[in-house]
Amino acid sequence: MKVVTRFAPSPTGYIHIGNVRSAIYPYLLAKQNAGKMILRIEDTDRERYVEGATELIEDTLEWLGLNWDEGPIIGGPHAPYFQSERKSIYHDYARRLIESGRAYADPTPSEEIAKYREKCSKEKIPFLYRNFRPENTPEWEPGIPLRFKAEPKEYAWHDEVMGDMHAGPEVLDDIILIKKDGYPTYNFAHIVDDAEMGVTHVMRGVEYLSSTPNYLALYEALNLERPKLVSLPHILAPTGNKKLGKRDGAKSVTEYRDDGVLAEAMLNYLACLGWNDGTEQEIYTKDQLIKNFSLERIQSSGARYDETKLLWYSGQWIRKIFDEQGVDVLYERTAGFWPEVADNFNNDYKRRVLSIIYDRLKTLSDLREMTAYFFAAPAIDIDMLLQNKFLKKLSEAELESTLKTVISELTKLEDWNADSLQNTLNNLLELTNKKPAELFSLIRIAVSFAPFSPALNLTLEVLGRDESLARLNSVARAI
RNA sequence: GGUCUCGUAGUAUAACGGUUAGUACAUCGGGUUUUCAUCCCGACAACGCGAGUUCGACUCUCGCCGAGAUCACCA
Repeated sequence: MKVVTRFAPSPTGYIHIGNVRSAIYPYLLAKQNAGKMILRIEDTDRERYVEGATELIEDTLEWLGLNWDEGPIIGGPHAPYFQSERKSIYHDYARRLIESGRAYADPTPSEEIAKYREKCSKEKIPFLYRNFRPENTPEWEPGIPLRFKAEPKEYAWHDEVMGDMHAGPEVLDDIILIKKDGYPTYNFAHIVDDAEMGVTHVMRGVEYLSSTPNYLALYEALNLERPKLVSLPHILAPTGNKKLGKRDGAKSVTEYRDDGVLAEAMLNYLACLGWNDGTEQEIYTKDQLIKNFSLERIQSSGARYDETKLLWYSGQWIRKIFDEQGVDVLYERTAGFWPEVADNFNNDYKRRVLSIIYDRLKTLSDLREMTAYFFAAPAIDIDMLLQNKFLKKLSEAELESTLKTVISELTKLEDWNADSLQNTLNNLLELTNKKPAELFSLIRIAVSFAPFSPALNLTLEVLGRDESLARLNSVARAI
């Protein structure tokens, strides 16, 4: 089966969590069937147009690895891919409709239309413009909007997600095709473009479900083949029951990139929000998603956005990359996420820090907070030592003498590596007659003054002999 | 108001006529010689309500309730 899908955003801002799915699913479906995904920019509303939004959209898709096969930048056989540059195509189709008597120029001033609408709402009857259709209509010319001439009838269709649908004639109306500024409306433009570009699957949010009968009427009037229709349920905001939008503070997708969430995790989470393949698998690579994706298994109800789960995916992916591809690959991804003090250290050292801290990361930017003490001696905070839940029952003198024993034993250590450090640490347990929680907390805090850190022997190994002893000594003096 | 859609634990979901209603996140406990995490083990927790069909219904039908979408010269 030939599959051509499209992602057709309007350049009015960034792509956020609530609307990326309508790019992800078309991509997965296209790739699964060796088809194409087209990126089309729907910029017919000049008032809402935002400078730079197109770049933002492209940037987001590129980050997620949703590479389009036709569209801006790369072009394609159906160029241009900006609706604002395809005006003449819409006008050609419009003329076809006028010739067949299915469209008319409507000179009615908008104040007049507002009156009709008000009248209906007062009488509590549905407002349908076709009931107010002007009797004599002028020739269509620039400056006059063009309306579709609806023929009230029933429509039945199949939605790949929602199932069999039908609607009565009461939803069919004389929708605007071309606005008075000469640009087409979405309602008209997307139909023309989808047909021109050979789109086989129209995937979009459920909000278009109610207008579908009007689209079906247009396909019919234009004698175009109906594409398969796929309504994607909304992603709901964390609270309330509304769809997630910018007003709810929906973050842009790329903001998560800047926060150190891996693209793989983002794609994985979003694809699985409202879709599953029926198995209990949670972690999917892009290729696995492509392989297992199916329209029938897209959920028909809305799905709530849960950032905590996204972050869980992020942590899982960091570990997955480390385990399967090694530190080097993970390390390359960490550029820009280290604390500033790390700038003076070489890659090898940072790689070693990464390899002992990676399983604690939820996002790459956690590196900033979690690794600072590997690059600069932390400020000594005696209270942190004294208040520690394991250490507070020990006297200061006790802490000091314990620390001195630790220092003298570690100084004797010849091979400063993880194994020998662990041996020494074990011996110290007996020598000092302290519980592991006491002894290890003391050393750990003295060396890091951080709320948590990797295993003690590993931390000391990476820190190195000189640095470790220097830190322990200065703490011993400070007590 | 008209039309349409949706309704399994807090969240995302599985099961689709017969199961102790499964899994994951979150939460709470426990284990892996310190911490935080990872990993492992365990606990808590759900079929919106009411009829009907059936030997039997989360699964089918109807009604109700609840939630949402749409009714723009926005997409």
